[in-house]
Amino acid sequence: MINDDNIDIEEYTLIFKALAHPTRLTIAYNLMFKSECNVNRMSECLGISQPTVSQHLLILKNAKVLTSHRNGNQICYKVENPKVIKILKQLSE
Amino acid sequence: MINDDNIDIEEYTLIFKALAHPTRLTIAYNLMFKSECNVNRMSECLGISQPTVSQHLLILKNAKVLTSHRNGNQICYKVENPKVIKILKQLSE
DNA sequence: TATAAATATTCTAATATTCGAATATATTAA
DNA sequence: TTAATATATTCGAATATTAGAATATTTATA
Repeated sequence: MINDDNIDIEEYTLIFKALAHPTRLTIAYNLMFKSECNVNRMSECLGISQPTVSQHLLILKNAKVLTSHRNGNQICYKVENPKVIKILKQLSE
Repeated sequence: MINDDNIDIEEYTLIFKALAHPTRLTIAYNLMFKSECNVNRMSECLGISQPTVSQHLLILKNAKVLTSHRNGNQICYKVENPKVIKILKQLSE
């Protein structure tokens, strides 16, 4: 087996690591199909504390799975990375 | 955000967890495009001890990322899971 | 059967991840 | 400016992951 790096293993490892948790995969998957951005609502719907959700969101941001921007009082999280979008799309096809 | 489980979060979490390691992602990705099945060669090429490679292969098998069958003296590992194939294909497209 | 080759398992120390409690920061509105 | 709301950060205990050394198992062949 030859490890010819025609893909960026480290980059995808980071992405998969970010998606490799039920809470984070749920967040990312749902953000793909709904334009939801309220951290507190995520916290309520997932039944997980707000600080914990924020930590998961940070991991997703660091892996470039999510982007964020402030919208008034709230932070809006989105899936914009085309590599991530391609992966997440496969899950329901 | 509503968590309408139209995908199996646990199943994909397991898959992503398996792929979320540089060694395992390299193995899975390469097995997609080459029909390589020799554990010792993987060990040599990756520069990782054979027991460690075997442990990674077990994780990949448990996540149903890889299948295996004996071929004489050796064990042949393959990517056959269509869900995994769809995901891995996206990485180089 | 005995030996070699290929692969798997067990064990353990080092490191990483996970969660929520407590707290901090940032923004909006009174 | 103050209070309320939304989000982020820090910390520590519990748990999980990682790697390789040592060993075991399985198969092929002499």
